[in-house]
Parts: sequence; C-alpha cells; structure tokens
Amino acid sequence: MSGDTIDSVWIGSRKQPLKSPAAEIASTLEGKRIVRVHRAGKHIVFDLEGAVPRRKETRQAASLPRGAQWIVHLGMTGRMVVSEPPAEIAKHTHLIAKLASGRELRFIDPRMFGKLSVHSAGFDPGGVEPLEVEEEQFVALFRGRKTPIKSALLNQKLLRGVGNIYADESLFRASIRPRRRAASLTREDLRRLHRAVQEVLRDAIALGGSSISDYVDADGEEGFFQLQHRVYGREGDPCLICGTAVKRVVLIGRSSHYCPKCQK
DNA sequence: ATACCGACCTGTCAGC
DNA sequence: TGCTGACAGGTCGGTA
Repeated sequence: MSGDTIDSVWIGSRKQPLKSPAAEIASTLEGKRIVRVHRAGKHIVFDLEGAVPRRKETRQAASLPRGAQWIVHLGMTGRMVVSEPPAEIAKHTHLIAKLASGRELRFIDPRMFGKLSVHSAGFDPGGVEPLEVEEEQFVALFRGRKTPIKSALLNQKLLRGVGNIYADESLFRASIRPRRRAASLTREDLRRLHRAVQEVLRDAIALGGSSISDYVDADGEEGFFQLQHRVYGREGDPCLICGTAVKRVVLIGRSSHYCPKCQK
C-alpha cells in the first residue's frame, strides 16, 4: 500500500459515511502517493505525499508545511479491502480508490457507522495509546472521575482504541465491576486495570482480533480472540474462575458482561 | 462541565 | 414460511 499512488477515486451516493464533502475527499486523494499507513486509536491514517509526521508536543510544528491525511474509521461493520479490479463490487461499497499498481482500495460498510475524512494538517485523534501509556499516567487519567469505570475506558478522549469487548474483558481480568465509579477505585485497582488492558489488547492482537459475526482483518482472515472471551457474550454461562453465572447489564447503551462474584 | 439517551443504519437470528 | 423484536466491534448531539 505504501508507495502506491491513488490515480482516481469513486465515491458512492450515500452521504452517511462521509465526514468531509465527497469532492474534497476525491480532490485530496487523487494523484497522491501513499507515503505511510498507520493507526491512531480506532482510526486508520493514510499519510499522503508531502505529509510530515506529527511530532509530540511541538505546537510550532503547526507552521510547517504538511501534506494531507486520509482518515478512515471502520465503525462497527466497516472494512477496507485491497481488490483486483475484476473482483465483484460488494454491496455497501462506498468508496473505491484506483491505484497506479492496478489494485483497488475499497471501503465497504453495511451499517455506515464508519467514517471517511481528509485532513490538511496533522490529525489528532485525542487520548493516549493504551499499549504505550505508562502506569502512572494511566492512573492519573481515571483518578477522581465520577463516571462508571467502563464509560471512562470507552471514552476515546482518555484512552484511544478500547472498545466494548475489550473494556469488558479488561475489567474482568482486573476484577472490577463495569459500574464502579472511577473515583472509587484505589491506586492498586487502577494498576491492575492498566496491566489488564494491555494484556487483553496484546492477546487479542496476537490472535487477530475477535470475529463475532462478520469481522475479518484486511486480508479477509477471521480472528480467534472470541474463543478466549471470559465474559463478553457469555451471559448465563459459568464464570471460568468461580462458576457463578456471568451477568449482562446495559450501561451507556452497551452490553456489559461481568461476574458478580469475582468483580467488585 | 458531566452523564445519560436516542439517533444514526443494515443485517441476522431467535421466537412465535 | 414469514413476521417482529432484540441485538450487533461506535460515536454524536441533545437534554437534564
């Protein structure tokens, strides 16, 4: 992908997935070389020709000339696939970028919760990377917040990249109930949670993610972390530690699973 | 400022 | 065999 050039862009008629105007997305992408593809939280970031990597804490860098960036958020059901042109165009395909190599980059998203946008300056998703954050900084992020700890874990402005499955799994491994107020957690609780989040994410990444119904990675491969879920999707099943039935409650409109005995 | 809730969409599956 | 309702990897904006 890196090094390839976007020759032309086709954008579907649905506006829902577009965070920037279609014409702006097309004009920003067309003719640009993809310098680098990386991830920031839940966003896929394409650095386009002329882009200067963001540096930490350098406000004056804002005056540096910068290339554009193409930002893709997959939402719930979004996929970015690389296809050969003869490949059938899947239903719910919202964007096709024709590359100089002859391949096509396609964005497919049935539910249209995914988002496409372009930025002319350095894109900042906010929050810190959960796999990079130090223990002390992690503790400071959550200390004193009145919100339920699970809401805080899902807040992308604090920690970026943790979603519903991994929030539940992390809280189980840290023996903390989803509804516990962040402010009520001790320093030791938060240290355990820090370790749990990192452990869950590392394990999940190693297994290629969680394929619940239709998730596959960029190569179309399913993940296997769902086989290691200890509470997510296991309502009524015995806790793997104590045998108590796993509970499911709705918190901020999201399914939340926990063991009522192991998690306090 | 903070925190819930519905809205945004389509697809699938269980239950009747 | 349908139909209906609940639910799904996420985020936003309105309202209290």
